[in-house]
Amino acid sequence: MVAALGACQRLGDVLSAGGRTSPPAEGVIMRLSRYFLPILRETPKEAEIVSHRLMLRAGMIRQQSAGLYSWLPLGLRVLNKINRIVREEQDRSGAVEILMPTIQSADLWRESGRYDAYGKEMLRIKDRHDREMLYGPTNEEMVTDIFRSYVRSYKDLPLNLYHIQWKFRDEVRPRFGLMRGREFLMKDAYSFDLDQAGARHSYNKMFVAYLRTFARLGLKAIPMRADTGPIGGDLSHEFIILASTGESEVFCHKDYLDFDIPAADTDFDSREGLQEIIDRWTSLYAATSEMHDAAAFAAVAPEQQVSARGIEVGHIFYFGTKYSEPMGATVTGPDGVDRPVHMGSYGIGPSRLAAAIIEASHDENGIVWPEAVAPFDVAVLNLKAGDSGTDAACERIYHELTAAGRDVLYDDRDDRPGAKFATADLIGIPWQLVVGPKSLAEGKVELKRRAGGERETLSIEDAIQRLGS
RNA sequence: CGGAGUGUAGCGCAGUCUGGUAGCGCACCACGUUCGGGACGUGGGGGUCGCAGGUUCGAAUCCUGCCACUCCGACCA
Repeated sequence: MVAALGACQRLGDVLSAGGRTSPPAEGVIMRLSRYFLPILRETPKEAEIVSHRLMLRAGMIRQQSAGLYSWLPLGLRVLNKINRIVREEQDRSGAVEILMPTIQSADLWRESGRYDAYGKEMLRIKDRHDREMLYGPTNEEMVTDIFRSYVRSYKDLPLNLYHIQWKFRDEVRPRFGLMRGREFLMKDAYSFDLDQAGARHSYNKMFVAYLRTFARLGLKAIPMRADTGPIGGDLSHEFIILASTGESEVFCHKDYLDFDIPAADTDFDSREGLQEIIDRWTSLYAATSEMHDAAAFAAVAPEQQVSARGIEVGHIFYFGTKYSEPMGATVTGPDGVDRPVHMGSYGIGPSRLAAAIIEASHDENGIVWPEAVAPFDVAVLNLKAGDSGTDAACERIYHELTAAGRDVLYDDRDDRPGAKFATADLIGIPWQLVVGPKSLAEGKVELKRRAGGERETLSIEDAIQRLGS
């Protein structure tokens, strides 16, 4: 019984879509010669945009079918690092993680009326009993069902439940690799409040959490007013990052690029404090082409206008009682009256983010990962694998950096230096530590920063000191 | 879903028009020489030519149907 329970817990770890980001077990060395990194020298012809090309070339993903991808080790590490940051910021804002299934019952969606309203993008399937099921494109109905089953009192509000789960939308035309796949990973959060004022506060919490999340991912994401549909109001924003290969046109005020990101110790319970942040972040012009107001944009000083292409990486939305009312998700207020809760939903696409980060950060040699999401922090390149001197130096560096908490990939392959440099550049590891027999004879190694290409020759001790702190 | 393309070895491609023993580069395996920016030589392994019919003595090649994938558009996290 105890053994079985242990097995379940381990299984749970595996299924939780991305806990582990390292370090490897004690004593294990991440040797490239024993790793699974199927890099491609040539670009598969189907890949048009740069993130898709580089993810395929760097051995991060493999397309299995139109819009469906396997995540290979390098890609999975990046995805897990993104997820970890997303989680930390969700948790910080007070949201609580759950995990709902990918397959849902059609009955639930009939309650909200969306089973018929949702088009062919919903993948509809039947189980062996001929019951109608679907692969969830989103989870408003299901989370509302969970909420109504347990929550009765306003005293249990506010509540924000989120999960990170695979979604499926049967796009007519999947394209751009992970940017627009059919299956994609999404962090979706759902807030529950007694009234609209409470819902706005919940919305603001997510707004701040998103600002922090994208900043930590190394991105400049600008919140842009989005269409709220039939609900109306001003409580919907898309978070857009600027990238020349972006899918849509966006327009905004230049100052947004230098706005301060809310601090880690921001008080999420302070309604006034959060509202001030949101007011500031929504004070200037910012819109996607759908919401673009040419006249309003023209009022911005020409030198402060930014007209560019952008990628949507997050979307937050208040939708009132759209689901709580038809589905009977009510709580009793302080006045003893039952009323439907006000809800909002908040999405971030980690799988799309992995691609979006590459769109925003690459050069002609390959990916340039921001340090926070890089699959490894340091690549140790042994230029003469098999040489007792370089082998020993590399292993020492590996162990000391790992002990200092860094993720290290050790290129111990019996290959020529050029191939190692090219591989390290392609997969975008932020720091390359080059250990060759020549400089090692003087006790030196070479440190190269991927982003700027700067190189520096320094002693092993200094290199470890530099990277380990 | 409209329009346009492509399916030949793991990847990139030639061969198809004009039917006659399936090729090239990279990758892979062996040996040797190399070794600070994707080495070179010699030898070797690997392909139901997307699938199914048809025409023909003979089909990667011609005909018919289907499937998959990609690009442009419409649509979308």
